[in-house]
Amino acid sequence: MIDLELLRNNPEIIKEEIKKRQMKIDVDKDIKLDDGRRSLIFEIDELRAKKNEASKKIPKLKGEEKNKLISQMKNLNQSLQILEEKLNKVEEKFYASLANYPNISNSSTPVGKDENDNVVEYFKGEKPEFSFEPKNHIQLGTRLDILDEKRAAKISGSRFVFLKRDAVLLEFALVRYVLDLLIGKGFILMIPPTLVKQDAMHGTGFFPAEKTQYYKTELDDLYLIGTAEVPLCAYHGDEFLDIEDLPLKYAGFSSCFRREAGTYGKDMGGMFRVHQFDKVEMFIFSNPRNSWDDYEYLRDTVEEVIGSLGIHYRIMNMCTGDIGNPNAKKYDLEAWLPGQQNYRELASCSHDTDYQSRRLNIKYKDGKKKDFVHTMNSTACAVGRTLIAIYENYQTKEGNIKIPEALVPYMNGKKIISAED
RNA sequence: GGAGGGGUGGCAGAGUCUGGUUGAUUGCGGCGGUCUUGAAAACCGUUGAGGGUUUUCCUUCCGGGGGUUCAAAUCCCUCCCCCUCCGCCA
Repeated sequence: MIDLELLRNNPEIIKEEIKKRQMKIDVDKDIKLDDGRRSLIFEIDELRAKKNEASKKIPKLKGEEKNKLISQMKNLNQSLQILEEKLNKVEEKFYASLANYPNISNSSTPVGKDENDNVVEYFKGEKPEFSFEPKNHIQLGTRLDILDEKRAAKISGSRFVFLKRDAVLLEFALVRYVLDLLIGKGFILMIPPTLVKQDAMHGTGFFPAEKTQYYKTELDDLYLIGTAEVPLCAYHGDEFLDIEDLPLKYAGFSSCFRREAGTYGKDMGGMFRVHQFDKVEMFIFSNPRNSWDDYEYLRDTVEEVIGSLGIHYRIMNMCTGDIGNPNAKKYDLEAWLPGQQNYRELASCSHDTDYQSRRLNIKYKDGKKKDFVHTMNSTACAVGRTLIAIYENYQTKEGNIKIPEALVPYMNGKKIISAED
């Protein structure tokens, strides 16, 4: 949700933003809707004031006078009803249109059309060198019998996998490692519901969306989350947060479900792009005054997670044409995958300013001042993709997989996954 | 799934039967003040959120939605949520 004051006073800023994002929205039409809406509210309020006044008089009156006023009020109610119906229609239109408005991007977000205009900020770590042709994670996982996509396809269709044997232990090791790291930084741990109501999807900016974009349960109007961002953000919906508690940092572990509509043929096979995966997601409620510092801290944190696993990556500053509606800014962390000889998205770190907090009504009080908090989120560890990065970066000539040093204690001292086990 | 009870301002808790200066008594908490070297206690005052207008007022909100009525926290319908008991169950 955008600020209505901005729409009224600086519509050119919004129009400019829409252009930057390659979107098409008729802003002037919505300004007219808002004007109409406000004059209706004014008329309605006046009638209601009359009505309230009469309601105080009526019990004191008697006989003819009383009946006269009552019948006057009956008439007034008819005009009131007509106006209210009008207002309802206008508001419905107005807010439905407003729901499609993007956030205002930060000045540091590069303006661009699509993913080709994203900007490489910097590289971290070293590409591993192999004296042999590195395998991809599917070859490695299948050989070691820790990944089974064929049977997953039999049971559930394409884009599902079974994690098996040491892959399961490695997932839990990874998750526990990451949780420990985040506990140390004061994050509050969560396991949120993975089924949520429409309001939560809408409030976080995932709705409105095409029906093909998400999973929905048949009987209960509940939606499967694509990320823990949704329940973590909606967690404080309709609340005032104590300014002393900001920044309020959560880390949520959940399964994530994505239909991946429109990606047919892309990244087929393996577990890079699957309908279901597990993820530790960080979510921060922030004081707007410090939120851009908190955001860099958030980026530092995901870099620490991936960096400490010894994976080479680069940080991308995503352009206006490639960030989501709620995002004012977004970094992607792209890890080097030797099996693909390419950098691929492992994590995503977004600053949504007050876009979500407006929709979900999450505020803080600073003395007498009331304002919306800022929200931001970042992947801490998308387990499937991180496993891919580990498999491919830590493979040996024989096709075994070494365990990253940081995870060894979490694997009961095990240092390598090999076929001989 | 069956039976019953309940959702009121930051919290607790009246008001609902018997509709009308009740946006709502009271207590706690919060804020301001008096007192005090300071604090506590005591006392006094103040204290919900949204919208429109704009500094003055108006309006909406007692779980959500709908209805009855000149008038609804209060009556009716419906949905949601919570609690207790029974059944079932990881």
